[in-house]
Amino acid sequence: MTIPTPPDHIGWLLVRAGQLWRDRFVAAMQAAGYPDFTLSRANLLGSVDRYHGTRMVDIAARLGMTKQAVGQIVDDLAAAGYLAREADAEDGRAKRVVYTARGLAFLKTADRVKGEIEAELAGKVGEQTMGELSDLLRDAASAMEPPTS
Amino acid sequence: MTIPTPPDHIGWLLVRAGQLWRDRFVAAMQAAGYPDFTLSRANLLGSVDRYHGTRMVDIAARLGMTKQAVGQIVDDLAAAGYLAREADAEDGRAKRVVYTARGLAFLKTADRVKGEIEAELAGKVGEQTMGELSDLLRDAASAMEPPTS
DNA sequence: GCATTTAGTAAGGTAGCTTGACTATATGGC
DNA sequence: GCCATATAGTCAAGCTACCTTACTAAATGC
Repeated sequence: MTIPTPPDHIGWLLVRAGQLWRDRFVAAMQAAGYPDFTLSRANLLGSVDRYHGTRMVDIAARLGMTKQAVGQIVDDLAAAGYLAREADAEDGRAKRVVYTARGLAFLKTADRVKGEIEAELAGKVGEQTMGELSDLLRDAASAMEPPTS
Repeated sequence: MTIPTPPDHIGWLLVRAGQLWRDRFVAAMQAAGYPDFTLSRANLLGSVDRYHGTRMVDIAARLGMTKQAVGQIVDDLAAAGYLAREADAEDGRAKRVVYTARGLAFLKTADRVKGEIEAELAGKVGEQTMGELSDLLRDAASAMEPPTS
C-alpha cells in the first residue's frame, strides 16, 4: 500500500550508497566470525599502525573524536582481545595502542571481506564503472572536505 | 607529525562522501535557523507525506526503524512544533502524523539548503561530473540494495 | 463473537559518543 | 634548576538515537 518513493537526489544518493556499503561490510564481517563487530570499532582498528602501534591522542585526531571516546572503544577492544596498551618508550605520559595476534587476524579478514564486496559490485556494474566511480567520488569528497586548517 | 593517510578504497570513499554530505547538510540547516536539527529528525520529516500525513507504522517501515523509535522522534518533533498527531478517519487504532505550518516551512528550507550545497559542489567539480556521479551512484546503490523480499 | 492481528504507548536498556574535572609527565623561558 | 604551561591519558556523568520487552485498544477473519 505504501510506496516508498526514495528521493533521487545526489546528496541522498551519496548518503544511501555509503550506508549500503557500510551495512554490507558490517554484516559480512559478523558472518565471517566477528559477531561483536561494529563500524566504530572497525574505524578505530583501522587507525592503529599495525607495526608500531599508535598513541591514543593520535587515534583521536585521525578519527575526529575525543580521546575519552577513543579510550572507551580501546577498553572494549582490549577486553575482546584485539588490542593491548603498552607504555611509550619515548614519552612517559603516553601509551601505545598495539595489535594482538587476534587483532591482526581481524585486519586480514577485513581486507578479504572488502575485496569480496568490491568484486561482487564490480561484477554487477562492471570494472570500468567502478574505476570511474572511484575517481568521481575522490573528486567530490575532496571538494567537500573541510579545510585542514 | 601524524600523517592521516586515508585509505583510498571504493568502500571507504562511499562512506566518506556520504558522511561529508550529511555533515554539511546538518551544519547548513542548523545555520539556517534550525539549531535543533538532527539527521534522524530530518529523515523522519522526509518520510511524512506533506498533504495527507502518514501513519506511524508506515514511517517506521520506510525508515527501517521500530515504531517505538519513531514514536519518540515524533514526540520530540511535535513538542518542537513541526508535527502533530491526528486520529485516522479510516482506522480507529491509527493516528496520522501531519505537518504543522512550521514543519512545512522546514521542508522548504531543507530543499533550498540541499540546492545550495549541490550548486557549490557543482561549481567545484563541474556540472557534467555531477551528472555522471549521480548516474553511477544510482547504479551502484541499486546493485547493493537488499532484496525487497 | 471470540481469536488473531495490527496501531500505538510505556518503561527500561545499550552503543557510541560528549563535556567537565582530574592526575601525571614533558617542555620552554628565565 | 625551577616554575608555568601544555600535553597524554583517566574517571565520572550525561546525552542521543536507537532497541527490546511488555502492554492496551481497536480492527478483522472465520
